[in-house]
Amino acid sequence: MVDGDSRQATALADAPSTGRATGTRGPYKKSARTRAAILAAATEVFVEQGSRAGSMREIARRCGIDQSTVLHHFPNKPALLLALMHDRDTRADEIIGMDPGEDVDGVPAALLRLARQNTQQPHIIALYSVLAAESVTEDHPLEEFFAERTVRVRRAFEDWFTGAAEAGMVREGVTPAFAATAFFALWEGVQLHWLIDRDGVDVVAVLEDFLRLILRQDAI
Amino acid sequence: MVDGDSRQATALADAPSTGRATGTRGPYKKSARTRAAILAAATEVFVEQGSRAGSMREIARRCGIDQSTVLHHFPNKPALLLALMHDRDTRADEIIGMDPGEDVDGVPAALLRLARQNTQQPHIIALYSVLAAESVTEDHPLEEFFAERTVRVRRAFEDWFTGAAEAGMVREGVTPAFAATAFFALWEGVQLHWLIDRDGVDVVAVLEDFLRLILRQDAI
DNA sequence: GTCTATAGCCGGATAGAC
DNA sequence: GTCTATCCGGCTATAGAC
Repeated sequence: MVDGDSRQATALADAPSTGRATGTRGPYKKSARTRAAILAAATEVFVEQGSRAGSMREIARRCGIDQSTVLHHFPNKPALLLALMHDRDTRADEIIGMDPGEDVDGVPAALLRLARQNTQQPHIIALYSVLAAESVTEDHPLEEFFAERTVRVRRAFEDWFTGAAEAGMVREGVTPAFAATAFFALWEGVQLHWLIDRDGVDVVAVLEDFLRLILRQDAI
Repeated sequence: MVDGDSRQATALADAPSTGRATGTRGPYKKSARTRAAILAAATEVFVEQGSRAGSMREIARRCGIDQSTVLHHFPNKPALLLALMHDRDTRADEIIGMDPGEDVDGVPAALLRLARQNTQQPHIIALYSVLAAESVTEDHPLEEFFAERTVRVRRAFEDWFTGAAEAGMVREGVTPAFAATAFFALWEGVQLHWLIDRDGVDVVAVLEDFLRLILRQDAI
């Protein structure tokens, strides 16, 4: 695929800085490049087809390598899926990074910015939506991952809303527990509906309206 | 499987009332029974494994029949999936049935009742959650079905909220469009989170709190 | 209406050459 | 590190006997 090739080329660009002829690090760098290419192609494939229908063979095809080479870098399919999610999670945590103590006022704006960015990269939304729903089916390799992630993110939201409530930012009668659970579920629910009907839903507008509803007027 | 067998027995139980030896209706009744058994088993299988991993063979196994017999009743896999969804949709529409004109006050209570019933039959929630998310992947047989269903249900909610607003039941500043989009998305989102973490989320409580937030005090 | 048999394809994983 | 070759299994769908 076109996209896969370009990504692979990008990963290749920042690789061989030391041009030693018999450098012992050479193989490691090539390995890292191939690994990155596989992860990029895997994102594509699993977004388009889900993790059950998406195959190691198809991922290999898009990297221009053989299926057995993919299995050389990741011992099996579940391992590849987990590596992919942890890879994405690292970046997501950087963006979300909600410290309840500092910069409290900026959090709602930051969340809306993140939601806005997401709608410009639908594959990220699709990846999580498809795999999260899949993960509730039997013996799914990502069952534990999404169970842990769901409670962790919800707790992070609740921590922030608790701090916001103490700062007088939350409307009277709205509990931090409700605000966190509802905001998180609304976010993922509206993203799924947006994937199904892109013209009928405005993700950012809905989240913004909801925040206006549960926060005091001047808090957003 | 144990469950599948019991269902088949149930479907068989209420069948042969007229014991004619050469009745021309006999085959039809048997066909209807088998068809019902297939639909029941298909619900199980697709809930547990999703529509891509769930196979016609596994459905046949749970009915105690051969895979080719399933294909005798449903010409192919997409046809079975569609028949299954329309079967379920008929019942859902009966329960939801929101006529904006009559019995306006009872609608919120009815919706919460439906949500409460759903949590007692998790497989119905799982079926829609898994298949809806799957439907955004490429060439999915239910892509059209969920696209149509999503806009139809959202519109039904919006119609009701419009009537409720005219009746003075909706809090000031809350538009019917936002209320409908958010309530629908919140419902499906919180159901998914409940599937992932059953102890951490109370579906009915969240929906009830949300309705209290967007409706006037005495409207619920 | 249901079965057996089979075609034809695609999947994950392994062995071993280079 | 990457490939070819291969094993073994699962899947949908069809053909044809009963």
